[in-house]
Amino acid sequence: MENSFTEENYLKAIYKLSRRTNGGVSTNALAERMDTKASSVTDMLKRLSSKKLVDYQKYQGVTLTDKGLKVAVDIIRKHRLWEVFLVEHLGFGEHEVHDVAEQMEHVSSPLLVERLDKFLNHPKYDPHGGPIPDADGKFPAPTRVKLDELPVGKQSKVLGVTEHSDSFLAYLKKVGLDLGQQFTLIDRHDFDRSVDLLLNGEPLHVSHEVARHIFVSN
Amino acid sequence: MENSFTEENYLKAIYKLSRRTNGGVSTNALAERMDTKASSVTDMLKRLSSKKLVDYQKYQGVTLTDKGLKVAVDIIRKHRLWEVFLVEHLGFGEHEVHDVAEQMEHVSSPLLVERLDKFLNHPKYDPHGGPIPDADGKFPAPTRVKLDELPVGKQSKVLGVTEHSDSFLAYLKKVGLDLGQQFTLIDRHDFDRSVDLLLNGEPLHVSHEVARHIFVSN
DNA sequence: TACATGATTTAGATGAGTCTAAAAATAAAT
DNA sequence: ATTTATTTTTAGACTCATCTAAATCATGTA
Repeated sequence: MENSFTEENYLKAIYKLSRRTNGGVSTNALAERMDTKASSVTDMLKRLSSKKLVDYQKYQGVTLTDKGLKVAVDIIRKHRLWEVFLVEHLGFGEHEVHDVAEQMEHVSSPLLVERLDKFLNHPKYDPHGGPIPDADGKFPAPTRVKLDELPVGKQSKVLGVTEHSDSFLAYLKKVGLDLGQQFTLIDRHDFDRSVDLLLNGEPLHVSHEVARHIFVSN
Repeated sequence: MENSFTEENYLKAIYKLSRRTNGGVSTNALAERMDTKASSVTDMLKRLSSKKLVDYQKYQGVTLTDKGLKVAVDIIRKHRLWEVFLVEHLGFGEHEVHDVAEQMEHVSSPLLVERLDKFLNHPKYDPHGGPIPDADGKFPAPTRVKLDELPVGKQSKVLGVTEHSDSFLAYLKKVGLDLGQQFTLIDRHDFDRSVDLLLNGEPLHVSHEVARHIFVSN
């Protein structure tokens, strides 16, 4: 009945990759994400499949079952709640928390999670802006999202940033990505995850490095 | 360089058993404590020995090396700090925290531990009265200890209890173990860990179940 | 001192998670 | 529609942590 840390990490990775892919996740994509070999992934997918956590047909990629989705979302909930705790109560910097939360997310105690959530005042977003699902696995109404996660074709507007260096802000100003600026996401290039926007009728190319630091509406 | 959870738990168990034994820990004692088989213990001791975490000669029991001691004490530090957090900030009851802390103690991040310690105001005792070692592995000056952990021969006095039921307090009153009462620990019986005290010149036999709920000076 | 008893260790297996190397299936290109 | 390239899976092996069963050591007692 228990899932190992490794299994949980695979489920989380499948969840995150399928967000973007919108469909099945390939063995190779998973291998890269998990920093392991494709053959190891195949082995694990068989195991997860036998535990009914994923739907897996060989050569056809993998998707989460309802059961697997529940586990993945719960891990994400725990990860993000711990990040809030680390930043708001222990004085960690935004960028120091990920690795620690990566460990804490596997602590298994429903009571702990609910009490932590209450202690933190039921936060809706983590320090990076990631939405925190509630105890039932429901995400907050998707009002904001990172530009690098916005679906292609969406019309949207700039809500904020997660990088506050002068050079970054100056760059945004220069290309016209000011707060409140409306735009449409025309295309995303898989090889470097850069995006093409249409902004005041003008095309604009934005690198992934920039896109991932911009919150936009959804 | 990394120790698995299992290795950490063995080190902790060796540490705790050697507190009482005052010397080497036997394979069987360890097997019982770890709820596993003696053969598994032997395997693990070989591994820990090859990592220089324990001194182990076959058939001769095991002791921690300085390196192993450091690891064990650090685990205990983390365990107890998390217990303080759970009780004082998340509203856990004294008796609900152990299993959760058992998991949290393995989260590995020196920065986290130091910030947690600071957040909690450098507590010296956990909710059960267990002393919390500092970052250098030093325990607070041993002013209090559970009666079941007091060395044989010690003169001491009652400082408090961790069990507050009426029946327990009534029992203490009846046998004369009031707050501040002085006594000497005459003997400890290994088979049931009960102890014999000398109190106002009168002998008193106290069961382990009672002794483990009484704080005494040291 | 030799024997019986209990504690401990070895030998051999198993399951989880991983790897490399090789085979098989799919997708792309001519 | 073949061939080529890419992706994915199998086969076999390794480590960690565990087990059972059998062998070995240590010790107390006769």
